[in-house]
Amino acid sequence: MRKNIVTVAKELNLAPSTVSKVLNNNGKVSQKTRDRVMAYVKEVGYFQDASARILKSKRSYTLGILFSDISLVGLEHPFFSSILQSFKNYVEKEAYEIIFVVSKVGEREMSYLEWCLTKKVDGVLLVSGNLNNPYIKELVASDIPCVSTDFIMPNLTTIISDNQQGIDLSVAYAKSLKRSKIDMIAGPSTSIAFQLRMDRFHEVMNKSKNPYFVIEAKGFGYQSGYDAAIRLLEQATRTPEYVIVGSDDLAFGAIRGFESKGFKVPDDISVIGFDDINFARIYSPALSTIRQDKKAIGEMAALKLIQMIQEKEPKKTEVIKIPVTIIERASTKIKN
Amino acid sequence: MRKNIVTVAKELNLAPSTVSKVLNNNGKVSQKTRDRVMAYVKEVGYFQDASARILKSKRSYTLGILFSDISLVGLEHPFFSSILQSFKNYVEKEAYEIIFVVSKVGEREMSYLEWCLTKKVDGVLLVSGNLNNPYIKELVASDIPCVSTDFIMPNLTTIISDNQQGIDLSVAYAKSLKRSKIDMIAGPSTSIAFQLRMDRFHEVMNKSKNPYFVIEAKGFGYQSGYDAAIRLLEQATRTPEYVIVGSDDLAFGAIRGFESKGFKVPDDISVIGFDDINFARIYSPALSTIRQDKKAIGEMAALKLIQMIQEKEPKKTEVIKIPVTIIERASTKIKN
DNA sequence: TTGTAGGCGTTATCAG
DNA sequence: CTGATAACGCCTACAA
Repeated sequence: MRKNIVTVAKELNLAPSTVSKVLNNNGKVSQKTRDRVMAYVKEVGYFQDASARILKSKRSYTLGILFSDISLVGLEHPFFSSILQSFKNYVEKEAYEIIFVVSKVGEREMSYLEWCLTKKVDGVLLVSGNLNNPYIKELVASDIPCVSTDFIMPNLTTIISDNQQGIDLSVAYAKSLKRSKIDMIAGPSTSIAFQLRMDRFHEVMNKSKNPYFVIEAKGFGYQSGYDAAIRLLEQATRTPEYVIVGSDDLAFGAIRGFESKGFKVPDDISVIGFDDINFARIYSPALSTIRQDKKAIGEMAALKLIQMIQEKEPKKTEVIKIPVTIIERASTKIKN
Repeated sequence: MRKNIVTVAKELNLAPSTVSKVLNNNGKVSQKTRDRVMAYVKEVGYFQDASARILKSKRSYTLGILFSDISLVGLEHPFFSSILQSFKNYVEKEAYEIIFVVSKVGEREMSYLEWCLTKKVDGVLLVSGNLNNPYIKELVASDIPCVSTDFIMPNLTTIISDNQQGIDLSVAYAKSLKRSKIDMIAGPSTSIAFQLRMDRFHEVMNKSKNPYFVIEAKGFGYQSGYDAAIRLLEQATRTPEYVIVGSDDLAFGAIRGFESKGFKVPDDISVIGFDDINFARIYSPALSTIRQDKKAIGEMAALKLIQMIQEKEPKKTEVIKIPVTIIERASTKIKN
């Protein structure tokens, strides 16, 4: 039979409350008693029961992770899994645990908010999702602290790469290479990050008089990039010299798409991606790209979320931009 | 103020226990009462408190996921994250949730077992880990149902690809290509899967009189594969025609290693990997490989674990092998 | 500084 | 089939 706090207290000739205070490091307890309790607890291997503590204290020290079902990417996407990994590392240092938020318990559907209340999660990280999902809106509107690494909404704190800076870097780099026929293959604008990148590209390009073209890929993967490259070649009234692609995944396909039409990358067309996933440096040609600092994003999200929980800060609309860096590899370099 | 079961019962002129029975679908309750309760609960938006339920019922309907810290790969490895994703999908259909097992709560270290008892997790999936970790041994030896997708231990149910079959397929394929100088670049034998693949290779190759060579890579990534390829060329007394590599990650590097010494893949040397991660088909040359059925592994692990929990089956040593398939791509094909 | 007592929301047992 | 009641293990006032 597992010992509980009452038994332990009895065996030490103390009151349960005293033991509780020692265990939770609050209230006034003499050092001597404290030591005695700690030693005994270790000796007999007593440990607290999480559910009883949660029930009584009304908080769980658990953070929910939410991947909304609608976007089909989840754990398997290296970008999100990296963010999650660094988030996890950070919060565990702060004695929080993480659990996945679900919207179905067996047969029974429930809203995200309902689930979070059921579990008393202290806060939620919205990793990826569809901002039109009413359950997400409801959750963000609730009292539960939320942080997102994917989308921007009123009353939500968002940690996101500085996408504008990324596009600026890409364009500036084109100029340094003396390539002025610059086009873009954008990712589907259902994702806010893709949208931001495309918007900035328009903004920057409109400042010069050069014509430019933008093609929106129809999906997220290799094939979508491949197809978009071919569409770009068809639609642009002159051959591009430098193509900015909304993500590395798309860029891999785009390169092959250009090649399939007889263009050499980078000799004829330089291609630069966005993300710097692991494979970018292994690809042939190695892919130049804008590196997102996934570790920083995950850590900042953790820090912010914990802060909101502990300081009981009211929710506010906030967008924290994490700087990106340009990584120059073979896919843009012009041989002299 | 949130409603609890007592309030709800009172408002319906029922006893809390009756409401509880309805909610949990057990015990005898008339259909009429059941309907009345369900309707009312939906109407007023009542939902259970998980912690109270766990406290009382002594189980949490939560499954722990354990990545042992020692192997540094975690969520970020596409192989493990795929397994986890399919495991998650499956268990959620069965109304289980998943949570990550940790060994540190803030400052306080605790054993995995202790943590699991604290949280009352119903079972644990050991995704990857070091089988020498004493905490893992302790957990596997405990009463908590465990399933692993990575290592084999006494009293543990393991779901793992049929690594032997994979090697057999690779070797047979070499023969069909009329390539008989077959070598292997094995992954570090700290991982059981790599060990199994290497052992089988020795076994198969020893049956023929042909000399063969095996090099063990020093790590898991591209660079380790690259280095191993070069070491292989140095140590083998004849140039290989067909090289089986322990993982796709290593194979990517190995191909470039061979190329760096002037060999063409596949014309001079065919290379075949193991895993079929997403990137394999995008690589140049597209990588032939042995596909592990990650979805099947995750689902089988889920099925087995839930079965052990629900049937209260005693633990036993069991290894369930999931068939693999060979995927032929450009890295092995010989032009005629 | 320590002890007492009540209650958190649920479920299980047993009686009606 | 339904109801009363006693736990589950812990925390938090407040009293001593």
